[in-house]
Amino acid sequence: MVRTPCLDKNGLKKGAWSKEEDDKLRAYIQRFGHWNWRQLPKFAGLRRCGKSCRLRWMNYLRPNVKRGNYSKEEEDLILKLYDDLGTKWSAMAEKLPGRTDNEIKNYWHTHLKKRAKPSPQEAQVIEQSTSDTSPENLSDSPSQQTSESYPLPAEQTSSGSISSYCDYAVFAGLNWAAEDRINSFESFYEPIQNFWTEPFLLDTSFNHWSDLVEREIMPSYYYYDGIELFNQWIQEMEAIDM
DNA sequence: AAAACTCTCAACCGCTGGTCC
DNA sequence: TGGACCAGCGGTTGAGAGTTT
Repeated sequence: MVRTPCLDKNGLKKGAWSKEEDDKLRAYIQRFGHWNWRQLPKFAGLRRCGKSCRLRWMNYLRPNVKRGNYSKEEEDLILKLYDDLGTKWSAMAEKLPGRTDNEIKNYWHTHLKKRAKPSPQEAQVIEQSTSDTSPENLSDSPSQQTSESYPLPAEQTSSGSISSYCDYAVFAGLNWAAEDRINSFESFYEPIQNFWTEPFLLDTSFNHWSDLVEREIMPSYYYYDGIELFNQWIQEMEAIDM
C-alpha cells in the first residue's frame, strides 16, 4: 500500500521508506533534533528531500504517534471538530494526542465522511446550491446548527513542532524540559565533539555554529574560518577547563 | 481461479505564511 | 519593500490489500 521507490530528476529517492532509512532518520533526529529539514537528509546520510524526511518523521517515526484503531471517543471528537473547524486537520491533531493531521485526514475520508455533517465551508456551498431544494434537505442545514466551541490554548504549538530550544536540548543531549537555555560551554562541548565523529556527518556546513556565535559561546572568527579553527577553539576550551 | 472493482493510507505536490536579509 | 528560503498545511495520488463478481 505504499508507493514504489524510485529516483527523481535530482537523484533523490521517492516512494516507500525502507527500514534502514527509518533507522537513520530516527537515530539522527533523536540525537540532534531537526534543526533544518532541508539540510537534514544530507547530514543524516539520506537521499531524500527535506520535506519527505519531515513528513516521515511527523507522521510515522515521531515518538508517541498512536497507530491502529480509533476509539469511539476519538471518532466523536473528530466529528465535532470537523463541525467546528472544517478541514483544519492540523488543529484537530492538536486535540487528539498521538494522532497526526495526515492520519486524521485519511480516517475522515475513509470512515467518517459519510457520517458527518458538511464542514462550514461545504455548508456554504451546499446551501447556495440547494437553496431551491425540498424542505427536508433544508431541515438539516448546517447554517442552523450550533457549533460547539473548542478554543485552542494560546501557548499550544502546531502538531509535532518542537521549539528551537528543545531542538537544542536534543542536539546537546540535554533534558528537554529542564533546560530552557544553553549557556555554558560544558553543556555543548561533549555532544559537539561526538557530532564530529558521528557516521552521519557528510558535510562541514554545520548550521549550529552560527548559534554558538550568536550566544557568544564561540567567537565569530572561529565560525567563519571553519573546522580547523573550530577544533582550535575546542582545544582552547579544554585548556581553560583544566 | 482470476479478473474487476473498491478501500485504505503512506507519500507526494503545490500553495501559503513567516522570517530574514 | 520585495525577493529568497523555509516549514507547515491541505488536497491529491497511487499502489497494495481486500472484496465482489
